[in-house]
Amino acid sequence: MASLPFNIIPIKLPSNHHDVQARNPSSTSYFHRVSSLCKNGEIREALSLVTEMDFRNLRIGPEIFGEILQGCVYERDLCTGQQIHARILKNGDFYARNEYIETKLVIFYAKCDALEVAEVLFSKLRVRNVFSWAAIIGVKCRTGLVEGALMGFVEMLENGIFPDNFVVPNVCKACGALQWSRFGRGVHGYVAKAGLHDCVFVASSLADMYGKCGVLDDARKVFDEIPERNVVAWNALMVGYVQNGMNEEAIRLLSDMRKEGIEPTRVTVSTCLSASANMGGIEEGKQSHAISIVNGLELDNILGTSILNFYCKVGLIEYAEMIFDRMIEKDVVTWNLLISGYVQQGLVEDAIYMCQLMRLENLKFDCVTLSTLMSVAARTQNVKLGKEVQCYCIRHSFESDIVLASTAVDMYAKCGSVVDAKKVFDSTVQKDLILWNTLLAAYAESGLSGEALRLFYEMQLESVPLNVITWNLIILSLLRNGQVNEAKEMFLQMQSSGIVPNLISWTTMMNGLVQNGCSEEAIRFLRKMQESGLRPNVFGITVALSACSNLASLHFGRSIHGYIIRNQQHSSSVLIETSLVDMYAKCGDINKAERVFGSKLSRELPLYNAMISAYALYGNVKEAIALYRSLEEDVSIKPDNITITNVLSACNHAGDINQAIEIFTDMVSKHGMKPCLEHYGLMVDLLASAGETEKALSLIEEMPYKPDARMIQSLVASSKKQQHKSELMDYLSRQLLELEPENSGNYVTVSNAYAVEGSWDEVVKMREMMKVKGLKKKPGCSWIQIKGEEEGVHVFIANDKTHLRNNEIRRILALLLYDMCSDSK
DNA sequence: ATAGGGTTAG
Repeated sequence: MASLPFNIIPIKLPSNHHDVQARNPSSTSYFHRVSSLCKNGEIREALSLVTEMDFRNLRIGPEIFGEILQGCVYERDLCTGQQIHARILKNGDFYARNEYIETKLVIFYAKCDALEVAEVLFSKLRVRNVFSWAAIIGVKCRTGLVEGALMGFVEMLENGIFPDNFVVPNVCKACGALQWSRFGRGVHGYVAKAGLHDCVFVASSLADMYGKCGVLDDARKVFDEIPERNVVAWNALMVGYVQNGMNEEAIRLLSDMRKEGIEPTRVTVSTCLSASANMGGIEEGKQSHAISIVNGLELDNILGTSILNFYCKVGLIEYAEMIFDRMIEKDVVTWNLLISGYVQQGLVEDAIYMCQLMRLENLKFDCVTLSTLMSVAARTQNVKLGKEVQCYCIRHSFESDIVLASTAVDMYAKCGSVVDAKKVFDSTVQKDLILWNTLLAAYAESGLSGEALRLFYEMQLESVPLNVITWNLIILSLLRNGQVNEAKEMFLQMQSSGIVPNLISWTTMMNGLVQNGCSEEAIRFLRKMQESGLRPNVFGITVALSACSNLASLHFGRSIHGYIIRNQQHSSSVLIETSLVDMYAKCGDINKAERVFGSKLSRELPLYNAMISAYALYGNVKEAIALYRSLEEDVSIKPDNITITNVLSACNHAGDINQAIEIFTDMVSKHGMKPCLEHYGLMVDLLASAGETEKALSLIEEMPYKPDARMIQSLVASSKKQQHKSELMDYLSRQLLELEPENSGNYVTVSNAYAVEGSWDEVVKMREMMKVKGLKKKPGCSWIQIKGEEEGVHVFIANDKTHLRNNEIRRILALLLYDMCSDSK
């Protein structure tokens, strides 16, 4: 200690000297006390100290206000901060025009997300330093004005202020949000130049930015070069992987980081859970759940909902329920997740019950709850529920919610009320593309191509930008209405308007062509689609295979089978295996159908059904029944209506009445099934063709359905057996067409029957009659022209959805082709 | 006596 220029007589301090000091403290000690109170978040106490200073006439300098403002920043206490701001203004320019205080105020308002005030104060600053710039860029980022944040960054550089490692993370975040990878790359360049790349904050936000922009290679590169990676860096990369569908990589990252001894956080576990949910990885998700328990991570709302979301997505609804019950703070999100989990599992009743419970807990439905409920109404075709939801929306001012408007349009469309769908559409003031497309989808699904086209032109008049979905829907509407040429024209127009057809576009065209009897063209479209670099999905392949069946083209069928084998991703799909069995059978190669069926270890019902149907086609009743019996012995599979239809039609083709009766009675007694109209129809057919007209009649009387035209046709046929064939056909056709003169399907049936007879004049006559009557062929019911190998063999067949008569035609055709196949061997 | 930052669920 330096010696003093004079002597001080040491005085004895009183025992309560601390109190004395408290009663007579200096400005400095006040400053320290204010400072420490503020750091502990006790701002009101700090404020009362300032009042005390005022009483004592002590000088209250700007640094005191600075400290308290800093406390308000920590606490995000807007109200107290505003009071301080007022005092500063009252104290005059010495305080209010102090650079430190001015900057601090900008930071304070920015931190409290009061963007407008912060901007006004910022604009009045005489000196803008790196701190105020960082505050402004930060608040713009947080409030979603990301473009503004980037503008700020640029302006800051232009003004010669160099962004530091506190500014860059926000700039990266803005680039990521906008997916401006090129801007981001520029920032990366600045980081390298400014030597900020070693900062873990900067590096992990760069990795995050690249991840958000979908440039995962660069995200990885940045991540790998971080000298000391913390858990946030790992999390950022992991999130990037998950957001780009690279779920496996994300899971691998979890084990890598654990190997390096980095403890996962709630963010880590949450991210892994969504990766697991996305890839349907039950084990991975359960592991993540276990890690959260082992690491003692607090089951907060976010982690809880992640776990809940995972169990809902993978269909483990009981686990989801357990998590839900154990969560303490349940918010709307929690409830929404479980509710939509129920809906995904088809547990509609539970979903509705949960909604009621949610209301009892005094939680309000939000737009997610309401759109889930609306989709329940659509799925169950429950207009009453849909209307209730819509009323709730109106009462709670959700009318302007564009997402809900779209789900309401969809709901009415699915419930068959296009008019109400249009009403919702019209009443929505601000229409977006999704809303337009939803109404367009309603028209397209019902084949209302006229309405669809009108809407399509209206969209162009209102300059709504059309996307690929719009074009796909307009094409679908045309195809559903049988306007093949118009659809092809639209397909070309779409491309010339600069929209590249996607997988759905091609598949829609292919399916529509097949449905409208243009199978050859459908195959050509498949080829063109592959040339454009797209691979067909499971549905596309089944469509292509049904085209082969319609064309009876073993050649095309085999080449598609080859494609399936080469692209192994589809080879295990039951849908495709089923289509393959069906295709080989219909193309005349029952042996190959059997081989495809036999090569599968796990057999599922559709596959059995297809094989039984194939046997039926060939009249191989023994094999069909044997397969049916072996299915009955397998406890894991239960026959369905289609199985019974297929076995019965096998009996039908073989005229095996006893077997048919046995199966018919078994289905009720053994399996507790209820025969459908089609089953009765087959039985009537069998009885009638065996000359048992009386029995057939009594079966019709005892069945719980109205008889259809076909049953009458069978009965008529059985009683007119002796007549000349063509006379019979004339008779039948009159009967059939008189019974349901407006049913276009009947015309197809009759015309196909004539086709089998080879009476081409009659086929043409039928078509003309339809034209005169203004009847249109229904979707899914069509003539398909088959060109046989022999000259002059033209057979018209219709597809499965029309009448059973088609199977008979198919059978003849299949046998014909089978003979041809055997000949060529 | 003086300032601030990145990641997560529907």
